[in-house]
Amino acid sequence: MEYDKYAYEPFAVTVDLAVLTIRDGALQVLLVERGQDPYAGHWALPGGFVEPRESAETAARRELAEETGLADVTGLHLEQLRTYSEPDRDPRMRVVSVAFTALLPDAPEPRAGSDAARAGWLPYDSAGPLAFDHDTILADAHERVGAKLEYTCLATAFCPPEFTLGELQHVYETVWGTALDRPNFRRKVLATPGFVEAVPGAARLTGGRGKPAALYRAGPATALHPPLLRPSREGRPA
Amino acid sequence: MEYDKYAYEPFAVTVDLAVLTIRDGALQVLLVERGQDPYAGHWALPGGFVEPRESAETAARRELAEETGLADVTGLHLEQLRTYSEPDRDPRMRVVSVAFTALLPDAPEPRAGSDAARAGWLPYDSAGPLAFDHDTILADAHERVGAKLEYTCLATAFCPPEFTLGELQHVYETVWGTALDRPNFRRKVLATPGFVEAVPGAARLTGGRGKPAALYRAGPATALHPPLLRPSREGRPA
DNA sequence: GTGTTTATAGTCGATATGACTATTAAAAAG
DNA sequence: CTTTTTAATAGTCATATCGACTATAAACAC
Repeated sequence: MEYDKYAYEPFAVTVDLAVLTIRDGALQVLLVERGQDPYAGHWALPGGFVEPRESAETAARRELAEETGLADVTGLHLEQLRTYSEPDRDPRMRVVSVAFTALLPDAPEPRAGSDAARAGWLPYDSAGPLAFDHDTILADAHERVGAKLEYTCLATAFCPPEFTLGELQHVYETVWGTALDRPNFRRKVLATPGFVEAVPGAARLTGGRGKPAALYRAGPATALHPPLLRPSREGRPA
Repeated sequence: MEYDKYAYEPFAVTVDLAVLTIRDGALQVLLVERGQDPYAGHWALPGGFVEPRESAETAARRELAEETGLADVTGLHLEQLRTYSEPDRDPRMRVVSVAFTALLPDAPEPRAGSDAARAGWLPYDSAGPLAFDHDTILADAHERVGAKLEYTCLATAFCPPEFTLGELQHVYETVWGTALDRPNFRRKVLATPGFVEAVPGAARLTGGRGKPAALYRAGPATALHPPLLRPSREGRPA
């Protein structure tokens, strides 16, 4: 394309983050409360402007560090979701937003940034309605994560460095909202080379009732072949 | 996020299109030849600025119509790929580009637009090196389309309204670059409800050698359950 | 006719899956 | 300290699906 000076029109470019984690057995999302209009008092996804010399990915990781207060966000799963560009998605001005999805294993209490009244984790199911088009972004993020659990090893991104197969299964059940058969889930995960690897001699004795579970680490594999499909529901969106 | 006047920085926002089709038995991509620097004489993906009152999706569909010369692009498959925002991806100025993938069944000769020296279809394998980061965008589009063939009914987007199963199979083989077993492919497609539906009493007699093939139309299904997986190659990207 | 090409039908073993039952090891209840 | 409860793990079995085949059918070239 060519740069016709008559066609050039400046846009503001921002990033919005759908930061997901599993807390208290539920899927939760990091939200900030808006301090001013529009949508003052509403919850919104954290985000901010892309700075002149950074990419959207860099901006997203910077915002993620700022909003979660985590010192090290280098290892976290951060993935571009899609870009939202409806002309009136922000009533004040033309803003194009590149949305990202981030997955966290543990859930530190966020600190409120300078531009947000409050910040905190809210259960996904009771998160709406959010400011702007953030309900749509959040729903898209949920759908994307649910789909990627099927054919990638992404579920370990929700887990701490060492985890039990029960915890891993809980990730699937929480994101998909369905129960899975435990022996079958085990069989599938262990039959996939590189999905998880056993931590030698270790067993989780922490607090839980029942037989202690063996501990596993995330393996080197990234894809799941064949995939681990959600219990069939018809007409699933493409 | 808040609109701090010190943080606000204008960007140019464009769309880039990876328009794919199958011509002469090969995967081909619509390219335009740049008429001026930078990259004068290089091939590039078609694209252009997002106008002040349109979304990126609207801009992409407008550009698609302009570049292909097709009167009706409403039915064509157009899908957001991802957004490319590296600060120096365009040497002249800060440009954030929302990339789209479009799939065409037939391949009209494109007309050169006002801002391109030439436009035409080039085989995917001999398309590079392209201007800017368009090699990356094109490779991402190819990977995305290949992956979506596995678990969606997207392949029909490459086919005319009525097609044979051999033509449909050829779509898979061309995009994936692998041969498929014909009886097994038939069985899989016909066993998936809503993927294709037979055109009653019709058979393609056009020119081809061998037994005439039955004609099919795209069915109402969008997802493929279970998926039609590529012949296994290890370490497929997520 | 013969041979070639492509479409279509069907077979068979290997593998994966869904729905189960059984056993084991720990904590909690009594 | 024995029983109950809870959760992890092992294993079974029928079915569905897949990959690799073979076989037949319908067109054209010669």
